[in-house]
Amino acid sequence: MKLLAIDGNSIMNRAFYGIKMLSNKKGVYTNALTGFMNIYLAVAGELNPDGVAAAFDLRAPTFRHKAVASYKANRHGMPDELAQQMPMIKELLTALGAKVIECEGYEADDILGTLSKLCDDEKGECYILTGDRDSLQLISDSTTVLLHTTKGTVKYNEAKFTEDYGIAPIQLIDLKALMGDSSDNISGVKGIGEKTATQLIKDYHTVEELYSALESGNVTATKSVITKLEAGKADAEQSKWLATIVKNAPVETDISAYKTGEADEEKISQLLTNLEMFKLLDRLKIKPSAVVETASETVPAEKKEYTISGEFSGDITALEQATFLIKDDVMHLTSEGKIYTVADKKTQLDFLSSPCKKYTANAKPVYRFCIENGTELKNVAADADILGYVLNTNSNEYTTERMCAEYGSPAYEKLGEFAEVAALDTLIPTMLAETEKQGMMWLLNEVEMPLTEVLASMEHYGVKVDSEGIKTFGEQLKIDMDGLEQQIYFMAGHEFNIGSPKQLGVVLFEEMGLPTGKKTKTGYSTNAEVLENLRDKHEIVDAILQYRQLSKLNSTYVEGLLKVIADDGRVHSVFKQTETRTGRISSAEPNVQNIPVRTELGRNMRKFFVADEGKVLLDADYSQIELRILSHMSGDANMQDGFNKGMDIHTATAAQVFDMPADMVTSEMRRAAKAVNFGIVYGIGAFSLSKDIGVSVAEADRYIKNYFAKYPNVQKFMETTVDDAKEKGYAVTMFGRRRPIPELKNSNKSIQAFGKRAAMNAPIQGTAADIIKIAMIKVYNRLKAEQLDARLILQVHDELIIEVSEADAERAAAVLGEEMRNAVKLDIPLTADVAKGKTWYEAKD
DNA sequence: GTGGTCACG
DNA sequence: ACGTACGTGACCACT
Repeated sequence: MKLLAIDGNSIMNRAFYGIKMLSNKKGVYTNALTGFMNIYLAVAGELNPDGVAAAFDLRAPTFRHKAVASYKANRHGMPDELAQQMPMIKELLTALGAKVIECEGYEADDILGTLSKLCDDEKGECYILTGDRDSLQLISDSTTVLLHTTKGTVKYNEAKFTEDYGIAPIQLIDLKALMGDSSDNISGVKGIGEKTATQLIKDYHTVEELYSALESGNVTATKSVITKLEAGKADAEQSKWLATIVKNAPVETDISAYKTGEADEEKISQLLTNLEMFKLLDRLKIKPSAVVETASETVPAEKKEYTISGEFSGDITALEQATFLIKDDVMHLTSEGKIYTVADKKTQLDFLSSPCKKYTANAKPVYRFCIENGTELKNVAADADILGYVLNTNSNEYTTERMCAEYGSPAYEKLGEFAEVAALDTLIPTMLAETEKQGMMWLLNEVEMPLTEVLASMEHYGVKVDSEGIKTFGEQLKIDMDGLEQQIYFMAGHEFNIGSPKQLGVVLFEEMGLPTGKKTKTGYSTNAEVLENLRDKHEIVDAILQYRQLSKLNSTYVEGLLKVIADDGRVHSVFKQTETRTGRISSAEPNVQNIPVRTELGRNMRKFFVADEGKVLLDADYSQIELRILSHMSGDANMQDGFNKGMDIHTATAAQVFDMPADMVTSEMRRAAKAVNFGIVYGIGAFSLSKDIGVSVAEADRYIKNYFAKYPNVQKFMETTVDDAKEKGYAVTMFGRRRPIPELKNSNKSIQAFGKRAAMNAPIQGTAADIIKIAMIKVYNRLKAEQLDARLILQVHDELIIEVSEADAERAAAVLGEEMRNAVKLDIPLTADVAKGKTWYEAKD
């Protein structure tokens, strides 16, 4: 019998603190569960035990059976987020066929000790999985400890223990009796530390032998040690008693009772589905459960029967409604309870361009497929990916399987390869109903759904880049980098990898002795902010900063961009519609939303984003859209007044905060006011503001107070926004988009503070995202309706870029400006200025 | 795979 | 006592 005995509390603790906070959309924490199962599955997989027993403390904080009142004083109660997960892990382990053991009055340790003894007596093998070194005293011929630490799991048998500690495992008790253990409130002998204690135990083996030697005057040690030992005899004895793990807990003594039982798959499936732990389900090879407990929150799907009907025959354009999916060039389609295969490309395209009302998942590639084949995807009424995103922007993946589990759609696995399209067909109406219930139909139908086509078109056309220009620019960067590199090596006195923060830290702070700034988890921080402060301390700092800038430009932009140029000489970025928490679009491969602009050197990159021959680029960006939104949503008359008068908002704010006429505002004051405006949008703190503008925290705090005094409705808005989000669990934009913020319910103060800032920011950033999306759709539709030779090609959050033939440039520019300004009607005007140029660089003014 | 750094709005 | 402004993506070094 090979028994795996787990210290449940210890492993849960390790898991909890080892993995960042994870919580599902109901705000239930699952990080310790995830971590525990990762550790457990790895160990059990390797060990392949016959039985598994998990021991838990019955209560936390624990009352020891041998407790004297003071011993539990130092034990912190565990945080709520962890405590919540304890019953769940027990339930899960039980369902997996493991034994969960708890004994009134005994700690998990003691249960493990008892199991270890049981294996000794009954000729079993015991493997103790724990994160706590205390248990090492249990090591014996038949007991091995698997010690889990941040570095991995280490297997401790007698040999390994003696190698590491130089004593026998059982002597660990004597060692602790002398040196104590603050985490367990074991005092030990006052004044005796690890070194002395280890030597004494090596020489005298046990506490008892040590003291009898002491009495007969046979101890060789310094006088002070002998005095301390004499004074601490009672402490040593009591400490030894406390350090000893007992082996007589009242647990089942028939070893065969611990054999692993049958796993209850249905129970596991139900549990993990509710916890939204789909990765784990997958690892256990168990299907998600169809029924979700929160049925009251979702509308139950109707049961549907599907029959597999082979290759589609007949007139596919005559279908009125259908759900389809394309995988590996094959389309599966279901309509009126029948599932068909459509292998022929022409038939697929006929269907896609027909007026049939369509449901699908991930329509964007299908739009692109149609464009590439000279047709148009028509009448997509719902897209499961988009629905999943609208219903929960916090999720990382919107697979059909996962959403079926989440929104309670039945009949997934029965139909083999046709399953997914059938699942989608029942899933989508459920998700639509939920969207309706949450008041997001307008957002879905008027914003997100039509946007997919716009993004597909932008991806399809892409933007032309001047690869020769980029290469030449890169050559120059490399020459400059080589020069800087030599200078840096010379000043440092040797070569090293400048790109390694670790090596750089050693050179700057240890070898050259420069004062250290902030620290990171792993060492010295060498970021730009720290280096900036060291600029006048040594010439090398400036060289490093310059080197960093060039290196970034070269690797990320020059080399990165060259890698992704397609055969048509253009880059086709992927615009992701279901990525961000706030509703923004993101861009990747390449990211066209972070092309340099703030420094002149970097800005040069934009000269290589060019219009095709005979065409020009039009660029328009919203001015201060987030602050305008804030003034609208908060209804703050004072702030709106500034916008209505067409004032520069930062100057207007400075005039308010510093209480003077606008024409008296200095550039320094405007700079400070600008920082405050930004800070407000991000959920301000005096500390960060002070750092940003270089004033004292008290001064920064005064600015903020003054700001809120002048814009009282802004303050009210922020407060009610946070309160609402706390109550409802999510923040909302003007157009009803929700962002769940489970952090607001966290008991950790800094996580909660983060939740508050996110709650203040999400409605503003999210509304801005909604508005530009609306503008994009309007611009796209008008360019099309007016048959202009113009294409929307890029979006950078508050900026749109069009490529247009020179002949149509004037009209397209008018369309772009008008549609952006009139995308929505607010209490204050939206402004957007259009500029024109052959390159992106020229088209920005 | 993670952390540090830095590019953008 | 602790951390310290919102949202992204790419690259490098290092484990």
